[in-house]
Amino acid sequence: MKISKKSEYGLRALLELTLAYEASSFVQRHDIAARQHIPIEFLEQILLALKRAGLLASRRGMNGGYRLIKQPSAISLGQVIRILDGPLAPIGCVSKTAYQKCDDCPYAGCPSCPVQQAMGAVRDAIAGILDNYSLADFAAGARTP
Amino acid sequence: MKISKKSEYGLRALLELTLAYEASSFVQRHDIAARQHIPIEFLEQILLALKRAGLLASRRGMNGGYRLIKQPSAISLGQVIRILDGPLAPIGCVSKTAYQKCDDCPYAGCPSCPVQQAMGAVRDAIAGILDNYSLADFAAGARTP
DNA sequence: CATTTGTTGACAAACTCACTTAACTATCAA
DNA sequence: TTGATAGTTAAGTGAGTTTGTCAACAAATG
Repeated sequence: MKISKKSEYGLRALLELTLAYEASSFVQRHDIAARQHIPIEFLEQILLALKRAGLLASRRGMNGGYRLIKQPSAISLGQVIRILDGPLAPIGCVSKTAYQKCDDCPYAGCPSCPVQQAMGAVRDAIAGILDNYSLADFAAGARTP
Repeated sequence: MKISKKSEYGLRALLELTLAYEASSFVQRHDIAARQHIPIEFLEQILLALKRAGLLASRRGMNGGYRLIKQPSAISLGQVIRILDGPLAPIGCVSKTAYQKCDDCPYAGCPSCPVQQAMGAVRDAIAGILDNYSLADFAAGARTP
């Protein structure tokens, strides 16, 4: 049930960008990497994925960097983790954003599958939290590192 | 946030053993594998882990097999998944059964770490469901495959 | 004893994770 | 235009995990 380092780094990077959102200034990958202790080349891939997903804008050249292009209150942790790690559901057959039929389960497709009942509840709980937890909430707790 | 095939197979195997619990008869790995479409050698490893964890007993020779040694209502899905997949927490620093300090996070150890706040809530939600969901509940939904 | 079954341990292909390298392209300042 | 800065992209890599297989052995049953 773990999330990947990719998602963890992504959230920590977005934390930096959220804190800089008011000033609407660009933050360079270099600074993010230094403040959050993230390997810079790996961070690039992450920022790029978030950019392609429409959460960030970037600018090259001097004073370039990355910037949020949505309000922090309009981005949920659920969105971010889905972008970087894929679906939240513990198993494909209960995913709402990326459903996949089980192939080998004797209950396949049957709504009374016990695995689906249990894991469906877990999925709803996870999504219920992460989809209602915005970057603004996320950054709110975070003063004085 | 996925669970492994190992856990999924483990739960499906325990489903079979739960259904046979009333009769207190031994179920052979062969039958479990056939009914649940689980590779038999892989299933063995799983049953063995569950046996070492004290959930199952086994008997050799004719009419041998595996059997639950606790009431299905006394075994939670959370226990099973922890045995087969490790801690439920999405990240080590919020695990209650296997806490691990983050090494590279700038908030390491600080209770106001935003990652800990968010992921702690997720952990509690997952554990709240899986630790209160017994094998008896699990099997209850499951008739007529 | 013969048969059935469980136990152990080694092994391995396939895949994923967590990065790294290196060659690009775009922007800005001088 | 030139050079420095900074983001973009594709590809590769080493370590580790997942998902199994295989073979030999040990124990119980009839």
